[in-house]
Amino acid sequence: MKTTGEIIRGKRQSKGLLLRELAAKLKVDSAVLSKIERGERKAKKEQIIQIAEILEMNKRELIVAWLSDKIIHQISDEEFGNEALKLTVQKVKHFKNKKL
Amino acid sequence: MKTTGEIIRGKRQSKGLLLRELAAKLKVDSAVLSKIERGERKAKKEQIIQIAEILEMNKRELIVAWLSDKIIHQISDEEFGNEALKLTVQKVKHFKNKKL
DNA sequence: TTATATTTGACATATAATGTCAAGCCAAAA
DNA sequence: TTTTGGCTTGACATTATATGTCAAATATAA
Repeated sequence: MKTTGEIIRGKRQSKGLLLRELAAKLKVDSAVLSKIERGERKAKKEQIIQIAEILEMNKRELIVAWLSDKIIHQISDEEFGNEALKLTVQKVKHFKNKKL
Repeated sequence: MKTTGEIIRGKRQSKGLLLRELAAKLKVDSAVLSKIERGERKAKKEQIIQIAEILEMNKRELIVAWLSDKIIHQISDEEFGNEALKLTVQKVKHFKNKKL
């Protein structure tokens, strides 16, 4: 089970792209992409979409991984993070059809 | 299944406290608390803890509800929010013992 | 050593969250 | 009907967090 950054780095390398080359396509400094790939920072959604396009990956999969990372980041240093996650799942089921 | 704001408002009223009285104890303007109770804004964690203490509620329960609201806010307007939530649950199970 | 790729940390800028204020709304008492 | 009390609303200010840039440090291979 890989982090979003690991997925990106793996795919970038398998495509033979340098970090700075991908960074240039995203119009950000290499430092930013370096940090994203190593999980030190989160990418913006637009960047995730661009990365998926550039690296020809499944867009949905990458977005899901990225969103999940964001959720984890939000609960990871919370004492009751697990409970909150469970409650959230229940709420989502309960309000399946309505907007939250 | 109530939102955090609804829980707070219900408890505050059952305690016979005015909105502005609770707001004063929290050291914020009534406008802020009004918005928190109606779900227009999120409270800060410290405020949630204070509210639980002032209203003599179960702290864990309120924090869990509040955290869950934050998660929902993060995924609610995301096309793949549900999938991300599911993936997150899996990840949490998988990395049960490690820090994320 | 030199060259190339990446990483690191300090700092700058942009975006989002939180707070304040004044005015408006509404229901009930006067 | 006017007034009062409690809450709400929206514009704006402040603060915190996220994102970006740069230059220097590191690492590795030629």
